[in-house]
Amino acid sequence: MQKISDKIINRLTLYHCILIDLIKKNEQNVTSSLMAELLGVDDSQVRKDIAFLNLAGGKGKSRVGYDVFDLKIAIEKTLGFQSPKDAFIVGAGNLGLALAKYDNFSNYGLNVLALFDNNNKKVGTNVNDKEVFHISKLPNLVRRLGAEMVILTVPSEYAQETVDFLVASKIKYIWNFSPTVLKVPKNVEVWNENLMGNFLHFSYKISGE
Amino acid sequence: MQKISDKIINRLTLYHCILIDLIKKNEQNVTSSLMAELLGVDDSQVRKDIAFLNLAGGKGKSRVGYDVFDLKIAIEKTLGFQSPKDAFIVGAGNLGLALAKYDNFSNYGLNVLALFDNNNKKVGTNVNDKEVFHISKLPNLVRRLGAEMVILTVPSEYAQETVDFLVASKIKYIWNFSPTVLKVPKNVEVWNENLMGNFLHFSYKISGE
DNA sequence: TAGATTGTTAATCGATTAACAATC
DNA sequence: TAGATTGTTAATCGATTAACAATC
Repeated sequence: MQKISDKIINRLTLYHCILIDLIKKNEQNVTSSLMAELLGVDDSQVRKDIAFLNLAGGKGKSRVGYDVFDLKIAIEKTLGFQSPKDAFIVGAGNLGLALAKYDNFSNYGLNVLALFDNNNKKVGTNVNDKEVFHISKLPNLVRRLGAEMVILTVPSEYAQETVDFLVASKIKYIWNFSPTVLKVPKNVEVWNENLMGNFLHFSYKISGE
Repeated sequence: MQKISDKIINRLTLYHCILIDLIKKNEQNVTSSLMAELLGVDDSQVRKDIAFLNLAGGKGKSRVGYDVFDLKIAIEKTLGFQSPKDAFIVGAGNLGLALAKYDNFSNYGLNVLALFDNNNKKVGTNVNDKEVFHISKLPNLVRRLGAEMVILTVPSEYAQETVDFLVASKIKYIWNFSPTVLKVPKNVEVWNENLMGNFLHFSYKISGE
């Protein structure tokens, strides 16, 4: 299968948001130019992006556009269900809880199995049908459930020591929400959610106006 | 001043992270090839990006590289976090609270003044010295404090109606954390924090290995 | 039919990489 | 000096936009 670039993946997720919105409004179809206008891109680019997908209903219809359900499912298939991943959230603070409630994840093949925290008051509680376990239970559950990914939402001052523990527990992929540069062995992948970087990006964009 | 593209801005924020790390380790200098390797880009591209900056010390030195402090400050100046921005957080759920606690923001010129919610149980509480107000108080506080930016963390089903209210209240910049594409007038800027898009980049990266 | 919309090719634009003289 | 590194130009690559025949 042809490799889809980061830029296209990004736009596909945005089309998906638009489609969810249209479905809520009981719309049946959507045109490339409508989505193009909402995202500020060219309409032929939208059609080109859609050409990467496998539309169950065949093709878009002239004078009508695309079936919103068909398009939504095609995006989910292309992006999300190729290799679904199980993950644990480590850190049941506000950010961890917010992400645990973020139902959208499962549409894209990310299954949050459970949360972990070192605070005994949180252990045993449930968030969105996911249980909070004590962090000491993590190695055991990694073995039992075979999850390899962690969404890391602990305070930054504990991030590195937590990561060392995760690495020792055979976690391979870390989606890091702490504003910290983590040190990990070569066989472990870290993806930094650089919120400040994203803000500065916005900040620069609006200051130029 | 020449407009700097999104891609370059993005890399500049990443160089900035690397520099903070190097300064912590008491390094004096950094070469383009070191940063290039850390970010997986070409070293000539790093040098080209740096050419957009205004280095106080003039230029990089052959055989030595760039002064880390000089480079860090030049990036900060170019990205403009000299001119701090005031913002409100709208939505005092888990994500809003998490961001209110995110002290790092103020280091980068983002001052969160207060939070807003429509839940009366939350009104009057304090988070990190910031008060939670009822959403109906927002127009008044916008006028009094002159804030123009909102960090939007309401559930996606309420995002659009909240945005309509914010627009009517003269908010100009919206940093949107809901997985929704918002409709706004031309004079309002939205920056989507597309978490799913970010996750899918990670997902693609690791599934290609 | 007339007109709106798709799918796709060709043209354009911008970003990345290669190369290398200048520098210290 | 010899060698490492910068700054910058030219070449390459990829992404976006324009254009338009085909369709319903």
